[in-house]
Amino acid sequence: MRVKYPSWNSLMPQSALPRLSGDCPRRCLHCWARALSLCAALGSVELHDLEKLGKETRFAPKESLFSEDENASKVYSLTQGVARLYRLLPDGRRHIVGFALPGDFLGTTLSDRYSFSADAITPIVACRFSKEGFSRFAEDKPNMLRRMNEFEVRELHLARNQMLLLSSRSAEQKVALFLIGWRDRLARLGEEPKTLPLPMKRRDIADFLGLTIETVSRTFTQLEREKVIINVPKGFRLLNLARAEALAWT
Amino acid sequence: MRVKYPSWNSLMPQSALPRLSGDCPRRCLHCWARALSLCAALGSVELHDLEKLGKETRFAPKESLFSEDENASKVYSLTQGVARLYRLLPDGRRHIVGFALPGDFLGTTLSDRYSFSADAITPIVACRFSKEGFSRFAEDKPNMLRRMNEFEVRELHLARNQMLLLSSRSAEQKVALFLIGWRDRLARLGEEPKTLPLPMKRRDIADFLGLTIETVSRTFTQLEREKVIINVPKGFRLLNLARAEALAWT
DNA sequence: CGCCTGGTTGACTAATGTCAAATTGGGTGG
DNA sequence: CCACCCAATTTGACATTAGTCAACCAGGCG
Repeated sequence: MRVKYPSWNSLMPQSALPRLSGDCPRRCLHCWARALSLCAALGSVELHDLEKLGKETRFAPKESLFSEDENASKVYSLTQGVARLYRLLPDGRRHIVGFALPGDFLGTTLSDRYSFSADAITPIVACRFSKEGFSRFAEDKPNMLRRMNEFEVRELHLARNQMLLLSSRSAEQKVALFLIGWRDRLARLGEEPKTLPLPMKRRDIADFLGLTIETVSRTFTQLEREKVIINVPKGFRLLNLARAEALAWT
Repeated sequence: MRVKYPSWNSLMPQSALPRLSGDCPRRCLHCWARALSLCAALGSVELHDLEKLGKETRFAPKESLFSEDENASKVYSLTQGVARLYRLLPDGRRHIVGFALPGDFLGTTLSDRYSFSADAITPIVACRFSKEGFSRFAEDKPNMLRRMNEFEVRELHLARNQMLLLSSRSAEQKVALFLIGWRDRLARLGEEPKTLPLPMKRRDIADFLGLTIETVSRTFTQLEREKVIINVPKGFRLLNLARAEALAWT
């Protein structure tokens, strides 16, 4: 018998979204991720204006959205899929800054270069804007600027939680915190699946948590032995949430 | 013979600033930290309006500006001194989120609670605003909102650098990165002293770097043995910057 | 069927945390 | 000005944890 496991296709329904091209005027109005994205700040007139500036773009897994050394000329609003954001270090290591989910806005920079690279983990759909056009659109719209602020503050909050995670003592704590944080982010998207899908590889998790793949792997099996989680294809099921949270904070 | 070492008093001249009370209309115009702070976005009329909303507040070392569990009713623009920003963990550990310097803006939150606690390391001068009043002031001013955005993006950048630091392998690397990062932040304030003042305690540094005080101490002495730094009262002198940067990135 | 990638496991090593004691330095009061 | 005290820091010995290197296993695909 064949069990159906949740997949990223079901979680972020690529098939449910008709492949609309730029000439359809109602594209944004029906956008799956609108309520989650920056665009939620806009009225329908503004939305229509913004729509004309953007172009729906798709990326296959492993394809690059942009990379750290490039000139930062585009910004992206993710509508479907999961991306990994990372920096490569001089010594060859890779640090994963975070994972981007639908609704996330990518490409705001301090300088004229991106501050990290981004590439697709799952298939991705994103609205692409020229940075300049987007800035001009937003610059005199307080509602948009406030929304952008809100997004930055949320990102900052995530980043600080991650700092906390990285400075925590044990590998078990890091992994537990990671699972809980990931679950919470998915919950924000309106998904609270019984089984937590993990589309990223062990390597990504390791580089995100500041551990090695071996330690991540060992920790997962340890949590499994302790009956906190159970491994299913492409993810985990949280068996004992209370215990996971206890581990995360002790 | 008595050597004069740089002190926080010289770096952020408390004495140079007359103690002005709220009734002096020119307070903000002559603010030492204006160019660094959010207020730099404002014209003189707006500046005057904002001035009326704020109140200059002073804090002695160890005094608390606000704490994590409080209702977030105030925001602060730091004009002098150094503050430590931290979160206390359920298990009693303390995580230092960062150090705030003149120009930094504190108190933006996602929820109605502060997301960390803040207290003074050196004597502090800050402009205090009610969060509500400040929000009303800013909400329809695109220049102010853009400036706030810029600040958040910069904070985010700092936070991500810190994430990178925390996930780096060796204690030596962390300490070197910390020293360089601190030097760069002071340089932004227009100070590039030969001797790097460190007003915070070893404990603060340890909690910031995710190390123990013992390891921080050992690492400092190791760097000293390697002639990279030399300990002076209240700080360090960078003897070999190139080597420090090499350590930081390898 | 066998290769290739991703994941797991094991044995050993290196680094940091822990606990405890010694040392330094600044501030206070005589 | 000096002696003393307390807090901060440094140092040492040892334990614990994660990293390293290497082998093995499992699933997907040509």
